[in-house]
Amino acid sequence: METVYGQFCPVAVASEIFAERWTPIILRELLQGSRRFNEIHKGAPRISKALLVRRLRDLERAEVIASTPRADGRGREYRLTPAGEELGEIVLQLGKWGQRWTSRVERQRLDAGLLVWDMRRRIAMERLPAGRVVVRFDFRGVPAAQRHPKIYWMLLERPSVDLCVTDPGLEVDVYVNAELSALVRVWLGDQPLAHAVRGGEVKISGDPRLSRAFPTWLMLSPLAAVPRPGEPNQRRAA
Amino acid sequence: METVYGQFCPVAVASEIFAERWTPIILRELLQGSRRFNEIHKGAPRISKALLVRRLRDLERAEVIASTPRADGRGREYRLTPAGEELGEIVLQLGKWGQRWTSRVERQRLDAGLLVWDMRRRIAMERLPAGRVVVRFDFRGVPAAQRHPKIYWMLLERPSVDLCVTDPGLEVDVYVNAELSALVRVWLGDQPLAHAVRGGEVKISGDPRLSRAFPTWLMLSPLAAVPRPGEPNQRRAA
DNA sequence: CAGTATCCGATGCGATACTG
DNA sequence: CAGTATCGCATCGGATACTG
Repeated sequence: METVYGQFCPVAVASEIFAERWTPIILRELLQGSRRFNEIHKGAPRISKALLVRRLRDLERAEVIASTPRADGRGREYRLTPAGEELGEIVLQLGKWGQRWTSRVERQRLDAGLLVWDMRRRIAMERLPAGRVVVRFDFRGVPAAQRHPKIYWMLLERPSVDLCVTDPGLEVDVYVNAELSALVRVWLGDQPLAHAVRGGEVKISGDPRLSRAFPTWLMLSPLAAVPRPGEPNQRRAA
Repeated sequence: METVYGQFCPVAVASEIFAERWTPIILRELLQGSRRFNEIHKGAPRISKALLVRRLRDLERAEVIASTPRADGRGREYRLTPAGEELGEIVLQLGKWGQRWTSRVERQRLDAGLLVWDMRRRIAMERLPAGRVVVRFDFRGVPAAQRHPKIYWMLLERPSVDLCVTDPGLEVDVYVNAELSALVRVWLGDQPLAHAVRGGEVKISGDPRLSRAFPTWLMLSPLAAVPRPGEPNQRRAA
């Protein structure tokens, strides 16, 4: 390992591993349960594949992650080692810090694809009705610079959640029409969903029963409940 | 702020601030009480001044640190904001992680100058005798690549500790002759001082009474007491 | 002491294309 | 799907010199 800082201080040695470009993001993905290369890549789409490979190898040499070839022979499976799990706590703390002390909804950060990719992991399965529910998201206010899709289909069917960016040809049960920035604020706990609905920034329509139930399935970001600096008490967990 | 990751996720936003080259090291220095430009620089001698200035400005824009012009008109005084203090906890955690999961005494990391600069902050003032005590450090095993001095004088005189790299011309009370790697291991809690002395890696001589007392003045690194992975219980704080 | 200013070279990294 | 391989450039940052 090429030493960047030339210091024996444990902070310096740890920083050489952790404080590299994209590394905290990659760890975040692993922490949230991603195991496969392209799964990790979907959570960090702006990293080039070559660089992602390199970071994964670096983390493996540092014994923060370990990988094994998959049974089906297609690629490897990545997971955190015990050391990596402990680094994960730091990732979490960093997230809490970001939640408390930074603003996060500048236009350049808004990304509908990442939002639905995140939401997919935060569906309260046990509250879903039996059978399949199809939710279609239409985003307004997506930064023009982005070539990303503005429409996403989320297929909820216990015990899995699938995402599509092309029409799967299924009947849609719930339509969510949302100003992207508003739904991100809701997601991060900066604004109650009901508030955004009242203001017209988010509209939920379709099957009446399922539409009413939808907000109860969608848990918010795990960081939504982090108390902000001014707040005397913490909020209820989402 | 140019967004690197293009993500609204608080981990990403925080990483753009924290996970930059040298930034954790700079925060560590501020956390340990450095307030002035050159003081910070001494704790991170391999950073160029231009880059240090830039990082300090970046951190100030992120409201992690704040600076005010000094009363004497010479430069500014830097300190952590409340947000910065909370980031400091993450720096500490990162140090604990490094202490637990990394090895730190490869030759390229060994730096006598940084060691004495660190030790200076960890002298138990209240245990010092009245009057001035002069300790001279002679290091063996300093990596040849380094042009750094191998001899340091530490002037202990309540309530301050001064360092010299040139002979201050004072009578020396305590001589410490040490293999650099061994003293670093002692400093980081990897080896008891008594052990290194018995092994001949560290020799303490000079005034008998003061030499015997010296190890009781020198506290170890704040991270020395961090329990290692295998250990069932934590050690006593140093 | 605490910075600016300028230069210039390495390398980090994205873009793109290719592969078993 | 999970990578390799190659190219090319931008930017990061080190070195050096200068300043109030």
